[in-house]
Amino acid sequence: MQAIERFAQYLSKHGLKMTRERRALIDHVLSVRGHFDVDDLLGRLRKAGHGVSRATLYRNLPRLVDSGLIHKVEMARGQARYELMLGRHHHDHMICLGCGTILEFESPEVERIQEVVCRRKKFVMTGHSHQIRGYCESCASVGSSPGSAGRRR
Amino acid sequence: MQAIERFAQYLSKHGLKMTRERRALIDHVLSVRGHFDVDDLLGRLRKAGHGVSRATLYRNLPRLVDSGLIHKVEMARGQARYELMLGRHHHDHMICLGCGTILEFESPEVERIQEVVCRRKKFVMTGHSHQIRGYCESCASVGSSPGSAGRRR
DNA sequence: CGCTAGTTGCAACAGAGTCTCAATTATGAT
DNA sequence: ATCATAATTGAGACTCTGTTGCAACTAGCG
Ligand SMILES: [Mn+2]
Ligand SMILES: [Mn+2]
Ligand SMILES: [Zn+2]
Ligand SMILES: [Zn+2]
Repeated sequence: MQAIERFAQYLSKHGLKMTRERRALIDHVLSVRGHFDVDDLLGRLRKAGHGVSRATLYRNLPRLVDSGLIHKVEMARGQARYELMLGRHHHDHMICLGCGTILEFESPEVERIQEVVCRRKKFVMTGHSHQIRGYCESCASVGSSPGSAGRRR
Repeated sequence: MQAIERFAQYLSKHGLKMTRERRALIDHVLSVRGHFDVDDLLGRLRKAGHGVSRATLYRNLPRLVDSGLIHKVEMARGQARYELMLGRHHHDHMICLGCGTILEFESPEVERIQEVVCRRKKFVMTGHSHQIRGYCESCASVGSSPGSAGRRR
């Protein structure tokens, strides 16, 4: 539960309050594994009897991101997903166009090259977003025209 | 004007027709330099007296992408931009959060690493999207809290 | 306990893109 | 040149994400 502590600290440090809703939010975020989107989360909260509004979610997720507890993953077409970052470190994603599966990858080398590129262009990097699109092993093997496997995304 | 030829070929190869609207579209796309979004393009077309509807633009830009004439650049928050790829090769982008400037970078090394990562995960890559966010030289120098330069994006 | 700034829910709104449908048109065949 | 037909178009309704204004609430401090 030190994550909750951490968020509490973040809040007070910014003059924000630990409300019932934020508590519910963080509770649920901590219990999700994998990548989730706002509606996933809303569903979970509703199901658990916590009436948190969509607006409140949208207002607070950036806070969780800012506090470092979760990361935002920008998918194509403006879809956003989030994931818990407790103890994990930065990585990027491969997204299957067939079934929506998300694989993760990590490359210190790419990260380093980004730094170099930025230095060269005198650009101050604050973040980046790097996704590989394509087909996962099972979707690729089904047939090169991504036909049948899994739910489409 | 061989670009138009190329697109014509693409069309007939796919059982599609070379309409007045598509001709206007491609004409204007060829004349833009830099990165443009759908409304830019719509504006240009309107100003030139070509009444091409938004729907038609949205329906045809993917065709131009598919034919290889232009590339789509997915910005954050669902904003899409396009750019002519005539004779250029693939590159990725750095986007200034202060003024919206887009810088380009190119890294064969990153491209190679992507291949390796995909091979390792047996993922068949069809594309990728890689943006670095931050502040360009002039925005960064204005002050670390990105205050004053240029139009915000 | 009581104040006050921060928070919430709701519903209206905004931006980007998709879809339906009737009317139009490009193109291959006669 | 004329026809038949499938593709295309414009308009507007619609969807999906996310944002915002506002009145009612509430956490947190004294
Ligand atoms: Mn991840
Ligand atoms: Mn570019
Ligand atoms: Zn898959
Ligand atoms: Zn800038």
